[in-house]
Amino acid sequence: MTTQTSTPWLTDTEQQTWRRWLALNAQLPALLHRELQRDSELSLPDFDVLVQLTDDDRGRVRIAQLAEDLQWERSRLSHHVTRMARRGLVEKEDCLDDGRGSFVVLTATGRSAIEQAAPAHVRTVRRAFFDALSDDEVVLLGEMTEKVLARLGS
Amino acid sequence: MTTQTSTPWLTDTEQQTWRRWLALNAQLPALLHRELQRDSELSLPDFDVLVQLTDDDRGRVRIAQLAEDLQWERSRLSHHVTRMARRGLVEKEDCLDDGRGSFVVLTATGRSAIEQAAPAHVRTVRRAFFDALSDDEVVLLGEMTEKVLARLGS
DNA sequence: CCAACTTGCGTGACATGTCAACTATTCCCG
DNA sequence: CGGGAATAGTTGACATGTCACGCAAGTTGG
Repeated sequence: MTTQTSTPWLTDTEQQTWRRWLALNAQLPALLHRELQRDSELSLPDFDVLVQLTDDDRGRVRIAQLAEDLQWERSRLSHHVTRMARRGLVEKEDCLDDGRGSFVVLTATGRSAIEQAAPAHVRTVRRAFFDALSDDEVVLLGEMTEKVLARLGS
Repeated sequence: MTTQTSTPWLTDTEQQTWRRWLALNAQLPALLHRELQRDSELSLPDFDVLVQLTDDDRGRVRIAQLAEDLQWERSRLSHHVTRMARRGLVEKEDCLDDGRGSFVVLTATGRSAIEQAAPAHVRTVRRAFFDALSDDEVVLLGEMTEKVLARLGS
């Protein structure tokens, strides 16, 4: 445990950055979730699903594609879509090209729900996150996250 | 939806940074969790609890304090500690000063588990995160996260 | 063709997290 | 003191996420 070669521990600076990163990663989503729930019937995962659906012109995305976009496990998405369908936010629709496949489709209710919720949500993101950073910092942060993400891909 | 005043949407740069931030926040913990599980019997939450306990000299922390440190809900911690106790990683101990309170105490098994798991975990953090960033960037990132965290506090 | 394999998705059992209510102490203040 | 409010922690019902498996439809090589 005392050999440095076998356990390359973090420097003080790294440790501090790492702890803050973790803290932020816990607190920021928690805040977004609370505020969403407070003024809409949506959870943060609900919101994420709906965002992906509204990204498509017809509000209609294949399950596998959606899972890929969200980086969710298939079964998680399957369960979640089932629950959202029960609440009328989305519907499932068979895929004609591929008998196995199916689409998740945004309903009018779902579209209305996200259109109602989005403005306040964006305001929260701005207030809690971007307002704390300068324009330069936002750019830098974008570059850093990109580099780390690229590394994760391999 | 077309009025800019009512919905202050994000700029392209902000949106890109935000999406990457979200992606990273999903993928990085997922990776850490997978690798932890692969070569230790610990989950990421288990690990986080054990880290807090090893931070204390006697490996002995009050439940409320632990919840505060981890930024967890009390009941979550209570459930989790119960499960960890069942696996022999920790024990509960009554607090003499305050009849209501109790301590979570690290067992020999728990200490051994985290000592075994930590080196590989740190290596993963370094490889996946810090190796992608320069020293300057690490410092900058620390400053940014600090500013955002400070904002969340209010 | 057709048997083996792959792919897209669902399901059920279980692990984990949340919320509201509860018990048992301790605190505070008349 | 004594009684109400606050605090520490637990509990149970429920929501959510994971894992292993199943099944049906598609694909591929002989």
